[in-house]
Amino acid sequence: MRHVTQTFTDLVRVETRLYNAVNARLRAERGLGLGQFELLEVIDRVPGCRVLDIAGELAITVGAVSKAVDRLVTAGWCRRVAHPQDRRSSVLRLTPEGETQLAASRPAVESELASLTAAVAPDDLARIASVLATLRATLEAASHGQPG
Amino acid sequence: MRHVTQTFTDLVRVETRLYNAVNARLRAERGLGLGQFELLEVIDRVPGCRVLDIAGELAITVGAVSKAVDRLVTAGWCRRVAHPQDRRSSVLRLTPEGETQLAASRPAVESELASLTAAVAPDDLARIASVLATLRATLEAASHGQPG
DNA sequence: CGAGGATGGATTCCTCGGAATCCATCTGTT
DNA sequence: AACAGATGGATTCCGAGGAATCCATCCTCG
Repeated sequence: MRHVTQTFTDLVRVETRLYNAVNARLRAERGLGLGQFELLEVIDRVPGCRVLDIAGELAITVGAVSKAVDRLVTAGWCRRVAHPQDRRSSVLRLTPEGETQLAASRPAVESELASLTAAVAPDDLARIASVLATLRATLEAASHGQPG
Repeated sequence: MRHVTQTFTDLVRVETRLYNAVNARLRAERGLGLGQFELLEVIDRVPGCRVLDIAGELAITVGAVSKAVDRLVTAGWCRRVAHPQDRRSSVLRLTPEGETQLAASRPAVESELASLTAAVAPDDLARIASVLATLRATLEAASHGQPG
């Protein structure tokens, strides 16, 4: 296996295991999945957030987001509000319950990740944080890896 | 968002986009998914590889592996051979077609990844490679993030 | 203003992975 | 040897995402 592929494999394994562990903790403690948590984060952060915005941000399809939002609405954490200018579109807004859930879930995510990465030296962590942020920005700017 | 969570989010986004892009390339050029490619790699590398070994390595469930192997067998890339000592178990072996497919797919994966990460400085890449390998080993040693 | 194309989103169908269950086989203990 | 528990794996059911399609609305250009 050539070297970029090997690094990629390590990246995928690390991501899978971190994702599984955080997902399990979140589901047990807070009753939501990590995927739902990520949607809540985006909706909370992006003003006037639409389905399409989430799809672009998470690099998943519009259809998948549409159904995931359905589940958030069913759970009572999110509402679809009529878009003021565009009648095709809906603006997504957290309900008070959604905001509470998000606020309560954040520390669980952070503490689980901190515990799983405790063995990594802080400055190593800082280095990969910086490189990953740059790479992420590069990929997003070029719209690479968008499904569909 | 606290800092470990932010880094994790970047990690997930990068992984998603790289995975999507490589998967699309592989599917178009070679007719298999990246998930299947990863299974072929493990079967090729691990002598006497069983379903359970793959599940542990990839941190997915035994059931998922079992079904994925079914698809590899259907595609003609892999066979289940009777385990010499344990009659509950099967040993997985690549067919000649499977070996050919694997050999032909490796350069496609490597070149796609190299192209997507071209903007990253080589020594930055080397640094995150080293940290990811260590973190991966730590998580695997502790069996963290195993589903089920 | 009207027609054609573009856009936002929902829906349908299909594939895939997880959880639970089930069955065959193996192992250890008595 | 016999039984209990552990183990390997397949199967079933369910939840979730991707691709394609469809519909409503918006925008642009003649």
